[in-house]
Amino acid sequence: MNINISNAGGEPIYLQISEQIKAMILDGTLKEGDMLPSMRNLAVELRISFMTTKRAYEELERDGFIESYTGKGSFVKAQNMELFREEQLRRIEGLIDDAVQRAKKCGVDKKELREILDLIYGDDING
Amino acid sequence: MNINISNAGGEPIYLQISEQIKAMILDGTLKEGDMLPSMRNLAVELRISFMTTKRAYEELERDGFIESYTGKGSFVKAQNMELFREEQLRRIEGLIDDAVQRAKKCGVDKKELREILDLIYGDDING
DNA sequence: ATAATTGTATATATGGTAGTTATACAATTA
DNA sequence: TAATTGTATAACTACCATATATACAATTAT
Repeated sequence: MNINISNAGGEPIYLQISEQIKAMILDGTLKEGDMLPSMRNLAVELRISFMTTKRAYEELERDGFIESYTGKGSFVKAQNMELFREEQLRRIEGLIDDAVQRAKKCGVDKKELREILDLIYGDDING
Repeated sequence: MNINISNAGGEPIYLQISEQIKAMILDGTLKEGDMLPSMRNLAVELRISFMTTKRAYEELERDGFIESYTGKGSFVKAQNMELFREEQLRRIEGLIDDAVQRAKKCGVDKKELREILDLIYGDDING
């Protein structure tokens, strides 16, 4: 499995792993039902503790990308793109909510927030 | 000086202090030129280290609400409401920028972001 | 059956960061 | 010149995230 981990940048190893696997799933390199390397094998390959690979797989499982079964292994789930998009939307909504609460506190109205949004998003076909 | 600090909730003491003083400045309880209690006196009153009151005052100074002078004391600055608003706007822009970057990554277009914004902001005279 | 392989669960360092504090220093005022 | 004010440096503590070791449970292969 082609995974590169780097100690520079301070990004946790388990996140580097889960993000790279997530990318492979999203771009089709890994497909539904594919078996992932076992936590222990991947750990040996990457020369890290297998508890760290487990942590990475837990992230992927939490986000609905894979499923793991004791004694069998870990497998790519059917990718529910709708679900994925919904999750992303929820995170975006959280950020916007923060911004809106802060805006309301200091009297920034909806119109102004819209202008900020348009400005930051930039030109867009759907603009 | 009427300041209440609570150990519940985990909010740092220095933030509880700076936020309460900030509120007093913004609602007019404290006016331009008013002298704040000395860091040491406030610390005794609140039964905390005066380094913590200093930390609180540093927050206020960093945000442009007060000024401190060695040997003299700390004083409320002329409140530049424009400046305050600008600073709040900058933080809001930061949050919206995060949301927009994430949105672009997963194909959420500007129109959809606008809808989210409108929904979260809710009904508004300027809507 | 039984050994090998796979994932799970609990406990334990380890490192960094945030909050708070103590203590020594500098400037102003009484 | 003593008292009061803010400043600067360092250290202590608590907490959290990361990574690890080790024992356990389920499945598969022999």
